[in-house]
Amino acid sequence: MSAKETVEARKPTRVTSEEVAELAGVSRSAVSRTFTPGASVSAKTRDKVLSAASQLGYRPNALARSLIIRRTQLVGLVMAEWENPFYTDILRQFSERFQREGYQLLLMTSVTEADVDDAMRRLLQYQVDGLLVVSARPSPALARECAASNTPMVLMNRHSPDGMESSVTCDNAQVGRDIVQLLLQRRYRRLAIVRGDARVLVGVQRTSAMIEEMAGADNAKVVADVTGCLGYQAGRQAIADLWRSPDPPDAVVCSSDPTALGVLDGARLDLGIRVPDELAVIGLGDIPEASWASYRLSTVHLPVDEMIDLAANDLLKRLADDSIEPRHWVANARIVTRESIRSAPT
Amino acid sequence: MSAKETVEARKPTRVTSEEVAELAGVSRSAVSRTFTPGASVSAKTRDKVLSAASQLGYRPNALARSLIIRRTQLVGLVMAEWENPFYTDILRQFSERFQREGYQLLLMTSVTEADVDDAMRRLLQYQVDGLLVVSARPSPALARECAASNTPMVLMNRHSPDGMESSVTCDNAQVGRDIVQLLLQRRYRRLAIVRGDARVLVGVQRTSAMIEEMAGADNAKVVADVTGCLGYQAGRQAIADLWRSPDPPDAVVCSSDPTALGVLDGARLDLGIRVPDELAVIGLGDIPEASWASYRLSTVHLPVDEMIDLAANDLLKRLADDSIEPRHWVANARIVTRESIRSAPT
DNA sequence: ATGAAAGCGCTAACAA
DNA sequence: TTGTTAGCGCTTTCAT
Repeated sequence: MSAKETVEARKPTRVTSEEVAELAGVSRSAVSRTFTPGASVSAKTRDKVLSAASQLGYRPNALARSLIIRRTQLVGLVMAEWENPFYTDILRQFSERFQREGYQLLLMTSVTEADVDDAMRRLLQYQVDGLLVVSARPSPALARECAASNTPMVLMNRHSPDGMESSVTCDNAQVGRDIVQLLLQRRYRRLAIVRGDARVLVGVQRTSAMIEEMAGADNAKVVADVTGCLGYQAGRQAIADLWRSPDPPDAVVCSSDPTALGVLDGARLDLGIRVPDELAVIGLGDIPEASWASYRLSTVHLPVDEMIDLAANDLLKRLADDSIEPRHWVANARIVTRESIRSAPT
Repeated sequence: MSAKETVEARKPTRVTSEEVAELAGVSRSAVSRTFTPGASVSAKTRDKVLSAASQLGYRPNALARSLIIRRTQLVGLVMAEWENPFYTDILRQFSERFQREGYQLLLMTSVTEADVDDAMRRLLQYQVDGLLVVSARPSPALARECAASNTPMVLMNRHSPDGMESSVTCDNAQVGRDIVQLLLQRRYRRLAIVRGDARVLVGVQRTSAMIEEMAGADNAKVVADVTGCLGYQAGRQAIADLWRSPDPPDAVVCSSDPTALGVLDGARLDLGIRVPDELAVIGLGDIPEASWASYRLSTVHLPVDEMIDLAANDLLKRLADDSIEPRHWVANARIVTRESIRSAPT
């Protein structure tokens, strides 16, 4: 009898309903029933089971349970764009909401949009009841598989053309048109657009809308459409380049607030440009910093909370009733005007 | 034969290994083996299985598998303090790292430290292989249960006195002492401490260390220890109050960068205080904004990346080998001096 | 290398 | 209300 023998015992098998049943002097079904809300058990049996359970430290195995009832109470969340300043809210709010409704979030990161499919496949192996995909879209083939296996899915920040998934976006084109109208009204005429990855759909939509809207105005033009420019440092550099160009802008519209704040600091502190007299700056997102005393940035307030609500509600509904069809939701953004643009002419 | 009958079919049962086996003309064991890395299958069988599988769109059920092999490849992450500006990095980096190592993160939010136990219990029902707890600590009873069931756990930002869990913290007291020495050397003498919740351990440690260190200096004193003050707006208000007080500070040390930036804006823009001549401001965190041209804030750079690495490595090691004992890790923070304090006297 | 059989921990008919 | 029985989809001895 050497001490070695005990080393064998690695993962001590957690306590099962069998053991609880035995200690309580009842059947496994009785144990199962006491832990199933709304099942019929007599108060006496329930008490016996409960005391035996707490005595042994019993905790029902959710995996075994899910195998039977064919529901995991698991929702997969694929996060593609961690640069998005809102992923943080998105994550927190989804987490709190679904938790409150009795679901757990299974989190997957996908660095590029390409490995979204991989991430989703991994989630599907864990039999998630539903899927939340932020700033990305699965391949049509995978989307079809999900639809076929009746796994509801909602896309955030992406539209689903085939309508097999629900999706939540905001009205980017309208925002683009509104910004242009605002700038024209405030007597700005030479617009520079500064955005990140040229392929990001929301950027494309907003940009086209702005270009189109400018085309309809007199003496006004888009002097630059800079892509690949995202974040504070990039913005600060971008305004330096733009200001030196043959056709400098009198208004810069950025695809993110940090970029816009960089433009603002670059303009005022590095180049001595007077904002908003010589230059207007507009951001996107309305992050807290935008309203700080040093900046007072005009920007687009995205309806993040509303989008999250729309997405969560849609998924929860379809989780509860799979006869509900997926649909497309659009939330409304709104422009917040602060001191980085001139006030309205009287 | 009414159309009604088909409505019955709700969750279409996903394809099982049984069906794959049948189509491939082999046994279920063969299917299982082709999907188990390192199992012995002939190339011929493997091919038959693989083609049948892709034909049917077969995906092994991770739940059923976990039930047998007693490993889920699931790691539970409990996030208690979403105010922490780093939870964002923490989440992303943990997610990427564990994903790379073949684990999935099961995310749980706990609003208060009180429901950490609830969150953990829910995670345990899903048979997570390990636990990551950020800015919170489970009750001793629950910690004991985890230890007993051999579920490794690591605490971030909290120390585990009983040593049943691993923990990762940074040397808060040392940072406090360093800050005081720096301020004294730069000829500041009247220190105000501004922090959030008075009960947060790291704040307590740093504050005591600062008070103690100040006590050992001549003509120097702590003029205020403001608690319940967190974030930009709170900071901006706090400096207004402090400046009006009978004993105004010449240096303010904040428990977060946003707070410090609020103090900075309040001091310079609202009150016309000259920084750093009349007032020094020091933050905590070294968020990107701290280095922006409008602020140039001196702050404490927390070793977030290092802490994340320490935590992830510890957990992964203990996941792979449960004979490894939990331990306590300490990472080193460092002060970043920018223009919000005077330069060193010559 | 392969298949048959046993079972992981649980729930859901079905009888009693 | 209760226990008995039959699986959920998978892996794993154990023979062959």
